[in-house]
Amino acid sequence: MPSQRIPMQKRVPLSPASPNCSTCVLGHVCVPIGMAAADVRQLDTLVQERVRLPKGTILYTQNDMLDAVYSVRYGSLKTQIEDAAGQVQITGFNLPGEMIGLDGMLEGHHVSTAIATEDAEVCVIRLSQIDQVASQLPSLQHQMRRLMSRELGRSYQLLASLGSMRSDQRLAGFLLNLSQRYATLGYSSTEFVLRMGREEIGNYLGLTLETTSRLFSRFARENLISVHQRDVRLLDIPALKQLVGQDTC
Amino acid sequence: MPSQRIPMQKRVPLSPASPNCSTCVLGHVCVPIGMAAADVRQLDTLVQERVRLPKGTILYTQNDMLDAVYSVRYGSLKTQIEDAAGQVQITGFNLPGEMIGLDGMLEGHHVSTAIATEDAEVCVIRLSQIDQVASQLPSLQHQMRRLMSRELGRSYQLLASLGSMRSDQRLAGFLLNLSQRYATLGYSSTEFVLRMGREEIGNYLGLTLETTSRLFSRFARENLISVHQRDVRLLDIPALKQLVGQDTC
DNA sequence: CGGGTTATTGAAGGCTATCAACCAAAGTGG
DNA sequence: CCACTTTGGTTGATAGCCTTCAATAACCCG
Repeated sequence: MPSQRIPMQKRVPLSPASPNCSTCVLGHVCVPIGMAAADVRQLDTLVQERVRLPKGTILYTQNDMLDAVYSVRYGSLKTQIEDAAGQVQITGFNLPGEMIGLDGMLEGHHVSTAIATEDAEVCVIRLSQIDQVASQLPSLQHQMRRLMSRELGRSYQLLASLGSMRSDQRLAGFLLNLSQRYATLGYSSTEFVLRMGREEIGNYLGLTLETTSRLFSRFARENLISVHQRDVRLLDIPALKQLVGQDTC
Repeated sequence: MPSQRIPMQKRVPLSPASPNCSTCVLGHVCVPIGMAAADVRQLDTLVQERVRLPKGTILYTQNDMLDAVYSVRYGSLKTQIEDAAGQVQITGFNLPGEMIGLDGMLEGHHVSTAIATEDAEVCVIRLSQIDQVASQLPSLQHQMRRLMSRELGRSYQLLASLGSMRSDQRLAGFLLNLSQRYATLGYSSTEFVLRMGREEIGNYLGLTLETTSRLFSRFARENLISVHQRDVRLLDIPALKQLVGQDTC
């Protein structure tokens, strides 16, 4: 499959009269994270547009000229890059409250592609609007740097995973990471449905879909998890953590 | 080797009366890249301190509370992260003109460690100074975002390499990448000395030092390169590019 | 020159990919 | 309502890449 099917880019702007940052339920995990309440109120003009994305829709593609970043409001997306040979590498899965498109800050083009893995909606944060709000709220510039810095750290973690871990350690780390993110969102940290298929997980972790499937089966056989299709329950988190942590030497 | 030898952190601040950004020979590749000449002059107060790092010295470590970023003035450094098990993953090698420490923008702590791989000197760019200069030069905020965005893209590229390429493709890509960066600096793009050892290259590419060494030998046998220890000459760049580009299926 | 670090090369084994078959669930159309 | 198709997941057998263990060689710096 050299270049997969290209879903139509269907962007549906919403009316601006919707909940804003200071009243958003995701306030504690999204852009305002860690900011003073008084400052958060000034963020209310930051998002002037939202986009609803049916499953499979592209938010932006490599080389797109969009000068904005996005935060997930509901649903989930994946970001991936595609090299000249058509080889795809998924670089991240994004849950509500998480930022997307930070690699597009080159004010010109993105280096990755973002696709909805299920029906989703994102807040559009225009770069020009960031500057405008920041002129009255200087700490917003710090905040943006923090968010980018966090994303950079996240990608370094993934690098470490791909570079020096065995397949089972990578999957265990992936599951634990999801668990923690769901907990942050207020969902169960031990029981959740995967938003992505085996092939996507495998690609993300640098494995094939067969290896991924086998690992799910093995983890279940060893009573670390129970799994039916995309429904996952973590049964022995300490054991999973030990698996990730133990030295590969 | 659970936790490698820890070199003493020896930082030697220099007198501030040194060449500044507008007169620096690295102006075309460093912070000012792409900025208008008039704006670059305003950057001259950005760097108020430089640090000289003897080979093996640590610039900053994971969890360091330094609130600054750095640009390489001469020499080279590597950045790496270390997980709980002591497993090290090198996330990048940095040549003159390149930025380091962008992951420390969390204004608190870095998530990586930076070590000089040879005698080096870096410019210290304090976050507070960025804001101060930016108050009169708003485009500096854009510039910082651009630089972070670029680093993010770089790490995505590396992810794709680790996730979906064979060992020989990774090394070929690494050599081509170095070639291009040396060219940018005005050095030969076909003949250079590696600033790092086989083990470090292997770690960076998710391989062992033996595999790395074997690949160097194989590339030389196939007349793609010639290599003596750390002296490398690229003999057949088109073939190397084809190797990287060709589909793994 | 000599000790220690770094690089090279060989042989064996393990982990993961590849190829392939099978199964289950969800549409699709007669 | 039921064959048929499609999509996604599971499982098995085999091959091959890369690691691991091990020995040797080259280099560097005192």
